[in-house]
Amino acid sequence: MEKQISSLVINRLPRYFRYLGDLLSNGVERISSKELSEKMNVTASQIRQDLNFFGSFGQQGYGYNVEHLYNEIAVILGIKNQYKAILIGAGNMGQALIQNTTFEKRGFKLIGIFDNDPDKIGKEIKGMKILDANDIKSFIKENQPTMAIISTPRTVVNQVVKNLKDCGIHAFLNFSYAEIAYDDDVVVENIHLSDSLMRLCYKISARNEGQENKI
Amino acid sequence: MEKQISSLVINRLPRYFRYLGDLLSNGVERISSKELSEKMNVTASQIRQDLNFFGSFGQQGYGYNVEHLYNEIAVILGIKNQYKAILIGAGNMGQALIQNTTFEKRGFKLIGIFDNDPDKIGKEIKGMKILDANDIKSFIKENQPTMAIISTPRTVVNQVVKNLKDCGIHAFLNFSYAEIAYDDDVVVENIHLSDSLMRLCYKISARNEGQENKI
DNA sequence: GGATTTTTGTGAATTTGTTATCAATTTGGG
DNA sequence: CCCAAATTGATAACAAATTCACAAAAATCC
Repeated sequence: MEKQISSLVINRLPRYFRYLGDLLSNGVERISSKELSEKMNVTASQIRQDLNFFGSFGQQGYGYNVEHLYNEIAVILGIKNQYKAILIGAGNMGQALIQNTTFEKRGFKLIGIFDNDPDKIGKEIKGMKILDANDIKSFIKENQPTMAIISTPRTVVNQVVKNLKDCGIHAFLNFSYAEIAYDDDVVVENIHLSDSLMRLCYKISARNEGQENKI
Repeated sequence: MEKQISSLVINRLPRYFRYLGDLLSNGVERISSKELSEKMNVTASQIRQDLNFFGSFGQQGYGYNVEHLYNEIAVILGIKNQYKAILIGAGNMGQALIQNTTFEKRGFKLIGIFDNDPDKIGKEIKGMKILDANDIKSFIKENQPTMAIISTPRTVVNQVVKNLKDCGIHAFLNFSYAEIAYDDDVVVENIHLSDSLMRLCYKISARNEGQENKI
């Protein structure tokens, strides 16, 4: 049985990848785990450990070739894929995401946008017409998307997700306030703005207390 | 010296908090760590441990009073504060965030929006005029915001952040593609869409491999 | 081309985080 | 009002993640 890769490692890889991309654009050819670790605010050891889950990409005395490592991480993450995605709920957040230039470079291709607001249906975003949410089922049958971006009001999230699961979708990018109940058959990535705000709020508050103590 | 609280705990609290809020709206009065753990997909032990970092909020044989626990977590996270925030970069993403209804309920109050695009300056969002990015410095001096939401193009992030730091801002909600270099004096919370997409992509790819092996 | 420096990959040590256990306490039913 | 069931909080056991340490290999310098 294969060694299970920790999600903590998977969380860090995209950061490394982004930075390597920057280096690549700047024409940097090689980098050591030490240099990389300084930029990433982790230890050099950790970077080496993280990478060694997947293979040996460096060379003693030299470090890592930026382009090679960049490509290897791309393979690990699978972002050369173009998984078909649909957006459910064409509100501010959903629209902002799909306008984001990285969207199509990070493993996905948007093939449909759905909403149930008659004022929105028929309008165009990024050259794509917003479709009626009632037609999702037939659309999925015909176009076989892999992933759905959930960007609906919290009240309908669970019903929407249930319907999508029934249609065979098992990957979700959840932008909604609600938690998606998952079993092992489904993969979910959450972006909870609300949680991020609370965490930041905690950090500010904790920092302030620290400051007071320092006086 | 006080025991340092792990960031993993802080990451989980907002989830508990959101769910407790739902329970509260539904008139649920009490909940046990066991019930809560089933909804949150963690162990009951972990919930009790997480909470016991901060105090004893439950009662043997009874469980936790939903309203009490909700309020205690609100205090821990500090979201009763109304830290003043400014938005730098009024693009899709930044606008979507501040339109989000939870924004003003999670510890922050937006007091200014800045952009350097002449077409945007002067326009209104949420009853607030978009201001000229050149006036940030004097605005900060006058209004003393605590936090800045960074939603600018990646190319200018580091310069923008440096300037804001020089003006005394030490809390950032980073929506940009770039990494913000931080020292101990600054608190940062990142929302990297690009990373979330890559993580989801990995999970889908890993799941598919698992499926193949199962045949 | 040999000596010195750099740097990886790996196994072991350490630290951190999670889960299990259980005494103490409260609830709730008869 | 007593007994069984439920449930916390604390501590102990266990598991996972991170850091350390170093041999082996490559690069660089003179």
